Amino acid sequence: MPRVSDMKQRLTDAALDLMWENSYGTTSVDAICDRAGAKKGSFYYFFKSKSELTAAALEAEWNKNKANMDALFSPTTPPLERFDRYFDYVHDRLAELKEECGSILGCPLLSIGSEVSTQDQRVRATVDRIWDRKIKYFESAIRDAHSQGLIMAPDPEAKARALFACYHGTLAQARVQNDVELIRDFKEVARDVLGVKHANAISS
Amino acid sequence: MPRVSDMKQRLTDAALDLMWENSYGTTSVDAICDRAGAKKGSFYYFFKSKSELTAAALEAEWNKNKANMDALFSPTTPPLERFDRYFDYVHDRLAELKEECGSILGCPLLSIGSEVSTQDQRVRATVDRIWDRKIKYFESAIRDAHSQGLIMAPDPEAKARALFACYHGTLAQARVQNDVELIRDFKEVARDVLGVKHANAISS
DNA sequence: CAGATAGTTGACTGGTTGGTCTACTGAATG
DNA sequence: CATTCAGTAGACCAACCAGTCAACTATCTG
Repeated sequence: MPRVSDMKQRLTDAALDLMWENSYGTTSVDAICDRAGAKKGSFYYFFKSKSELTAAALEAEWNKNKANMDALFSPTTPPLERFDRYFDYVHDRLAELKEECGSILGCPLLSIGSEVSTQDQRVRATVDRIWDRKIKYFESAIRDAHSQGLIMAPDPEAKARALFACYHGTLAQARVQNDVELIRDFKEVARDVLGVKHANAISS
Repeated sequence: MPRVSDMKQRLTDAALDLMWENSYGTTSVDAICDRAGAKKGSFYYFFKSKSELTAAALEAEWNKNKANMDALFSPTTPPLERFDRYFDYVHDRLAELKEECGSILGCPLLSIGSEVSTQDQRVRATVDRIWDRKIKYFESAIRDAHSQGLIMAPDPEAKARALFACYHGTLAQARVQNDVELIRDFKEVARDVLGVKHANAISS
């Protein structure tokens, strides 16, 4: 079996970079090829359409991040601290990317998903599937927090989805306003959404 | 002064419809013209670019909605009820649109803004400006609720921005997942974010 | 009715798009 | 050393893109 190539990965990397920074629509196959150092023929050898490449790129991104997510949401970390670490991590990453490209880029799954959702079922379904996996991290952290009496969450799955949605809204808004501040403040918002009980409670 | 025309408005209407349902990138000037019953020449008579048209379309949409927003957030309505009414209204509207086009469309400002933000400063700034106006409704409702002792919100502006972001995340996710359910559940999430105190409190 | 103004028409351009196709190349196997 | 086959090359295509332009038309004012 002759020749091995890392071109497939170079293409998915290039595609994700470009679509994240710009958008699905403005990222042309030509531009992806240029950045990956590929020619058209190679592109359509590996992928049968731009849509399929995009789905593959999102899956590849997930696979790259999974180990990291596993670490951040390790059951050995106290449940509420997992969220803090995760939010810090994303904040720092986006701030770092801003240094490189001048913009807060938000979440690629949301940006691409929202752009494409009414027109491309394959990509839409891919985003949906990856979100489900991500939400599981939230869900089990919430369940753990609940069982430790840190929060009141009789329906961890619903709580996880709600928090996930709130977080994504914050990322999306940060992208549009090109401002990290909202993201930095989110940890406190998350506490409200989770309904974290105060040790030194003045409340209600 | 000869001839009057409603074409400018027909064009902004058509543009917003198409971009909301699909995306900025996939909405061509030709398609906008078709839907508005205009020819290319008319388009570029009123607008000097697709970008300018888009900004105008977003502003026009705001103007159409403003009276409605004023009513929903009337100071004569109890502050927390204003949110409930607003969320109900948006939910119903999106559900109604889903009947027509099969999809939950989310918020056009967010979808278009997110798609275009790194590449089109004019549209980005327009979204930003309109958001600021909308957040003011949230802000004064929060301030009123605070002064009535219904919630604890020492920084109403920050609270308003946070709630606004959470809400938009929910709308965006509803679009990608094509599912109204998240939106329906948001009223309760909003209560958490706002930190609504329970009359019959078990809490803390 | 004359002229000015506000709006309309649609052919045209030059560049870009996603995608196809045929010819080629280079490394491993027998 | 020849065959095989994963991968590469890049010319090519029709459709489409945003935007231009010069000619045209309808309506109001004097």
